[in-house]
Formats: sequence, structure tokens, C-alpha cells
Amino acid sequence: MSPAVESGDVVDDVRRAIFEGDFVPGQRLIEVDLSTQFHASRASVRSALVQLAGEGLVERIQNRGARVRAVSLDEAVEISEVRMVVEGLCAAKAAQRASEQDLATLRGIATDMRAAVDAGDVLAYSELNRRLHATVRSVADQSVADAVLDRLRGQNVRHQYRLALLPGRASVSLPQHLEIVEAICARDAGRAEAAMRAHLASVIETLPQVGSPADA
Amino acid sequence: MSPAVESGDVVDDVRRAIFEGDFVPGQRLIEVDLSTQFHASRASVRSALVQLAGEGLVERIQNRGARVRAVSLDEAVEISEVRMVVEGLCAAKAAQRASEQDLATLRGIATDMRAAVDAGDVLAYSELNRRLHATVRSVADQSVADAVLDRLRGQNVRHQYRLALLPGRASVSLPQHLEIVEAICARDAGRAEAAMRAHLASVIETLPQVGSPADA
DNA sequence: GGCGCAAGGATTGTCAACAATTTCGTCCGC
DNA sequence: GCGGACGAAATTGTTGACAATCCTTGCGCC
Repeated sequence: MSPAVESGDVVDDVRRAIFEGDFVPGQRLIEVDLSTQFHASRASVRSALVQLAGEGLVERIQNRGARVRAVSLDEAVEISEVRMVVEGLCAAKAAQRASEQDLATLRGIATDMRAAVDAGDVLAYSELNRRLHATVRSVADQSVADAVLDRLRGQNVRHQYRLALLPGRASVSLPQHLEIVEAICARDAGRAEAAMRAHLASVIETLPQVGSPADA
Repeated sequence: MSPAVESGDVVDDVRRAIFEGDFVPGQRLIEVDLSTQFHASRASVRSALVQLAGEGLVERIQNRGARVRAVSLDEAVEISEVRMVVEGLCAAKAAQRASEQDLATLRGIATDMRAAVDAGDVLAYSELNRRLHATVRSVADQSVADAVLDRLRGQNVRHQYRLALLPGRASVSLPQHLEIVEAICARDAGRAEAAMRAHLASVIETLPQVGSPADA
């Protein structure tokens, strides 16, 4: 028999289950069910649900239990608007703080992005997109902004995911990504922030096209 | 004897105690002590601590308990930088969405601010400052940005508070506040965002002068 | 047939006791 | 006098049971 699992793992398990779609928005999360599913005590599950509610991933109502929170399209737009300004801040800081090594990494991602678009490899481009944003945040070295972005990304991971699959999306965002890299390499903070904001503004404009994740 | 207190109240009680300085940064928060102090069960306290850890107000270490989190000056600066861009977003949205009624409220606050500075009433000015920022956020009607700002404000409430007491601070920030109101009343989103950012940039510059709250 | 209503099941909230871990003081050997 | 091992106290983590609440189902009544 496996020993008792400490609560920290349960949070990760449930969070991953939500991310991977094992738990769909609106689905009830019943404490005893989760405790058997993840081999944890009910107290651990309970603590995990409180924590996930704080992250905005689940919704808890007094005496009625928890369910996976569904984010509406309107809310996804608001989330992306906040992301826009905060990632803009990160881009500006990155332009100020990047080492030569960092710039080389960014240029490498830019090159690979071009290649992925040429090859029509949507999946590779999507991964590079993730890496570019992650690298900018890492270079910016803003722990608070980073934490805020993590929280926000968790909430509309579903919307994000569907966006990358839109046909022709890559050819629109590629020049925006290249401009971000170029601005940072030029160490122009203002231009880097503007480029990042322009890119995410474009993402926001595209969001309604992908529709609400409910009607898949 | 008062009946058992539900956990929701404990969160508020502890949060308020931290805000009001009853619990100082670094202070250990022992579960049984809190449960007697707030007439709650240990489970409620425990749940409250998990929640507050999610809000970034307390720090919890495995098997070592919880303590009030101390935010360094560097972190306070980072928090304010994020606040700068997010409140900038709110100011821009407010400029787009404000009703005539909203504009009247803002102009009223501006008038009162001038009067408070003339009268040298620091406390009244501080309260008006709070009201101005709250009104802008309310008019912007951005629930996500609002939640982010609430979280951030909770973490450096101590730094904020000390700032208002700096002599001569009001005369510096008054024109900035007036410019924010003017820009919103002109329905100029770009100018409103720039004004809000300039104001908070000024706050950030001033932060080091107030020093770390530890050495009071 | 529709509607109020009570009983039952399902689920969450609370509590007290127990186990595990850390911390602190003490004592022994050097 | 000092460092390390031992042990007790303090504190957190976990468990199981019980109480409170909500939802469903079936019944009687209009």
C-alpha cells in the first residue's frame, strides 16, 4: 500500500488533470472521489481545493463543493489584456537586462520560428512560441510579474491552446514575434514593450474567432 | 459561548490582523494560538493559512508552520511596477467607458484633493488618493485586473502606508492625480494610461526613500 | 397532472485525537 | 569550555468519525 501522499502533490495532480482536460469546466470535484483517485486523504484534497480556488482554477461554494471554473470569452479577453501589459513590462525589462547569451538564445528562437513557418510545422511553431514568451519572462527576471502571468495563463490555457491551431495564425504572428526579438536585441525597451503589446493585441482580436471552448 | 466560527471569517480576521500590524512580518503564526485567539477550530485556521499563503500574505513551510511574509524593498518595487502597467490599463479602459456620472465623481475627488493639499490635511489626502484609484478601477470594470491589483496591494500595504506620510509627497503627486482625472475626462485613453504610469513611476522612485519597513 | 413537502442519500464542514516532524534544552565525553 | 548525541516539548500533518447542509426522490394533496 502506498503511504499517505502529502497535500502538495494533490494540488499538482488536480491542476494537471484540469490542464489536460481530464476535468472539464463546470465538472464537480467531489472530495472523497478525488481522495480515492489520487490516493490522498480528504484533508489533503480539501486543502488542495482551497489552494486551487485561490489560483482561480476551481470555484468553491459554501456547502456545495467545488467545480472546475469555466472562463467565459469576455473573461479570456480581460485576462489577455492584463497579460498584454504585464508581458509588455517584461519585454521592456528584458531589453534592459539581457546578456549577450540571452540575445543569442532569442535570435536562435527567431531563426527556428522562421524555419517552422516555412516548413508549415504548426506544432513546432507553437512550442517555439511558448519558448519565446518564457525566455522573455526569464530574462526580465521579474518574479512578481512572473507569478501573475503564471496565474493568468493557468486560467485560460484552454483558450490559448485552441488559438495556435487556427489556420494561417502563424504567418500573422511570425513578424510580430520577430519584431519583439529585434527590439530586445536592439536594447530598445520602449520598442520591445510596444512590440509585445502589439502582438498580444493581435491575439486578443483573434480570440473571438476561436469561440468559447464550450462549443467545440 | 459563541458557536463555532466558519473558516471564511478566520481568513478575514487573520488578513486584517496582518494589515493592521498586529502580526508583523516574519512572525510565526501557530495554528493552535490562532484558533484560541479567533475562537475557531484548528482546521479552520489551517485552511485559512493555506488560503493566505495563496494570496502571498503568509509563507508556509512543510512541517515548520506559517509566518507572515516579509516583502523586501526590491520586491515592493517589482510589485509597484506591475501595478503601474495594470493600473495604466485600467485608466485607459476608464477613459473609454466612463459615464458622465463617473466623470463627475472623478472631478469631485480632484477638487477635494486640491482642497486637502491646500489645508495640509495629509490624512484626508491619503484617503482621497485611495478613493481616486478605487474609482478608476471601478469605472474600468475589469474584474481580472481588479483581482490582480487586490492581491498585489495586499502584499505591500505596509510600504504604501509609509509612503503617504513622507513630507511634501502630496504636493508632488497632486498634479499627477489631476492629470489622470483630466485625461480620463477628455476620454483620451492613451493619455490616461500615460498619466497613471507616470504617477506610479514617481511612486516607485520614491519607494527607496521610505526604506524597508523593518527598520522603522 | 401539478405542486408542496417530508424522508433519505450524498456531500461538505467541523472536531478531537493520534502520529510524525522539528526544535530546543540538557547532559556527557573530550 | 565546547561539540555532539539524546530526549522532551512544541508544533504540524493525518485520520476517522460526527454534525450540518444541500439535493433528490417519492408521496400525498389540491
